[in-house]
Amino acid sequence: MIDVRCLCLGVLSLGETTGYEVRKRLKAYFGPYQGVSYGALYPALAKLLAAGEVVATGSPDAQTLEKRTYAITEKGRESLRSSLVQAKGQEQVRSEFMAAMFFADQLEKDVLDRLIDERLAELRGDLALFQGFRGSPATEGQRFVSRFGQVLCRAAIDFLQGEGRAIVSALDRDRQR
Amino acid sequence: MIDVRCLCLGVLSLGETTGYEVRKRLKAYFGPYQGVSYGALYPALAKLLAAGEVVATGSPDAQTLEKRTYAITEKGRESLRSSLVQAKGQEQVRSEFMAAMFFADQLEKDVLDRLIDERLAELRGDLALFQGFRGSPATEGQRFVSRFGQVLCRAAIDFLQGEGRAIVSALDRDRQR
DNA sequence: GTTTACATGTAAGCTGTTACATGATTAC
DNA sequence: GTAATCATGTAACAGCTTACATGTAAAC
Repeated sequence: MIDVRCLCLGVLSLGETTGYEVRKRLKAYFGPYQGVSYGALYPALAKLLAAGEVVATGSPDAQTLEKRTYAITEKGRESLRSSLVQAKGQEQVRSEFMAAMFFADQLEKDVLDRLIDERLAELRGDLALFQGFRGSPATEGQRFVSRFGQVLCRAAIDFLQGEGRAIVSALDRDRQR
Repeated sequence: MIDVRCLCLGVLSLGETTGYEVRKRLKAYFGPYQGVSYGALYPALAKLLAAGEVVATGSPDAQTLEKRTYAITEKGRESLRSSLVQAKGQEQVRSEFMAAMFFADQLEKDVLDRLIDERLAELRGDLALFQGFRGSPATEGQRFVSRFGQVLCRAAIDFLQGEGRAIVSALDRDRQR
């Protein structure tokens, strides 16, 4: 399974950095496809540290909140590899948007338009993000995710601007009668 | 927020049925975009029952595991509407596939091919599911989700079969040298 | 007759989010 | 000097999954 620990190892496999940066890079790399909160991140890093899969600068037992740099170890690389090999081609999606739109008939047109606008705004943000590291894809894997992300964002944007909006308008026209 | 409770109300707003059926319909309606386990479903229905948002056949306090039919109440419809209106156009995705592919450079070609094959199999299943209720879209909302789902599945399948596979092949060729 | 699908529910536990507490450094 | 961003971490809690326990009805 790909969990927070594994994602941290993945980011650190591309270079050592701070916990704060790990989260930022995760966002930059995967956009909407993976996200972590600090409440998940730091405990995960602590476990990795205890397991010897990463090492960190700074005193290991200090409570001083000093800045620490984490680096992956050989053991961590092995652990990452074994997680990646076991990964399944699965995806878990939880879409508020799809759920709400499914019940479109129970909602007013302005609510539906707002939902589509919000979704479009998110998608445009994601698209920009994926285009962002198009110029500097350090690895082929990064290029793959960047390209795939762009393709999916564009398909979604096109649908919502065209057919999606049209379905909503048609629904509203029907209701006027 | 669209949670399990809200999804149950949504399904029941289209007709009364059993808990078991609610889960099946959820899968049929949303495919990969929403999913619930029984461990989440039945407690949610129990809460809805306690809140008077649904009513059920069968004795309310029986431990006999008898078959029960749930139906939404007027209060439930109001609750559903207010949840839907508050919904945001957001999506939470957790993609094992994207995460693993991002680190493609650390994986062998056969692992990458297997990942793509698995993803394609899932996508084809999802596509069939969305096409499935194309013939009988009871509401415009259902049609919207069905059409959007088809568009996104097709875009993903096309990418993986073409450019996606090509990136992996190119990566492998580079490694041979 | 026996397997498969239908059907309801509980309990333990994992994972992650939200909110909080704290402080350093940089930019304006 | 002060606002924003960088930076680390904890604690309470929510939510869901997995596994379990139990039984019926239909199909073959």
